[in-house]
Amino acid sequence: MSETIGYLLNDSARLFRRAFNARTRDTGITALQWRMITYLKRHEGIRQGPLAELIEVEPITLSRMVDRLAEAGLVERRADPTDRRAWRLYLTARAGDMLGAMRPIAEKLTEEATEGLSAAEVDQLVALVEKVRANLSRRECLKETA
Amino acid sequence: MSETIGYLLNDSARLFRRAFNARTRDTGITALQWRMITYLKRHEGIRQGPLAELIEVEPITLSRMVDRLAEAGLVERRADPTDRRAWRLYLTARAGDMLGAMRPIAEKLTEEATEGLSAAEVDQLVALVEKVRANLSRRECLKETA
DNA sequence: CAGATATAATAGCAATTGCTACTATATTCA
DNA sequence: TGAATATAGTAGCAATTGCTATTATATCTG
Repeated sequence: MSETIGYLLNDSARLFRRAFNARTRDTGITALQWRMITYLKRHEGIRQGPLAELIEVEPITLSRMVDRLAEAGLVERRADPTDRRAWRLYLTARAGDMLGAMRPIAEKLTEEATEGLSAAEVDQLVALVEKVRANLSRRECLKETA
Repeated sequence: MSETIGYLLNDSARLFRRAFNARTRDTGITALQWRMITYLKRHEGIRQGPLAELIEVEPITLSRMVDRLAEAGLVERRADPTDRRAWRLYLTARAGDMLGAMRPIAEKLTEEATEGLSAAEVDQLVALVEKVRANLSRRECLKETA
């Protein structure tokens, strides 16, 4: 968050989001909703609490986001078979279609972002960022489901 | 925003923010305010519009954030000498003190995040992320002031 | 098992955010 | 120059967010 890596990572991630949002603005989905959907894609069956943690909003906020996205037919709440207090979240087929349509956009953006880097450099970048991520998430004892 | 770099960068940046926020929660400053202050530190004299762009909020939202932070004595609006419609933003001495106090926290966090990486790897990581950032910001023709 | 405590999610209300319209100033160009 | 257009920032109102308390269920302890 000072000079250094933290700042750099945040800044690059922001530019990524910005470029991505610019290309998906006409979907009627907000940036935060996209964020939620992409995380949900990677963690299908996750509960609301952990997903709220992932996208950095309060549980009650996520609860309402799910209300709206469920109403829009993109997300589905299913009862947790092992805990009757909890919901498990799933993307609908419609959300899958949307994500599919986004795929080429994401791929093109990735290409642009890594322009001028060799394949080896890209691999190295991924490996290094993954290490950083592992370092940070280890200490945080963040429990993700599924 | 799909598999790949974009997702990884966002995810790591999020963990960074999370860890940082956990350590600064008692300052009474929100995460978004921190974000604004750290960007402002790097762009002193910036106008409201471009800063809003940087922290990804609408201009009116930034306007109100500045209202509150100015009232809290952390940020100062000075008239732009060349454009009477615009304000230029500066951090106060008090904000400088706060940032100073955060420095060790940020440094320690950076160390933890790069644990297990050699100095050379850290350099390489920085260099590669900087390239990505340059790629992304070039295309976006983002004009920053000062 | 029963009571105490913890956890997942949600409701009410106050604060924050953003869409739209608006004011003030700057720039463009006929 | 001066009218037309663009830009920096702000106000009103509707929507979103989050703090605090609450309900329902789970887990822990004796």
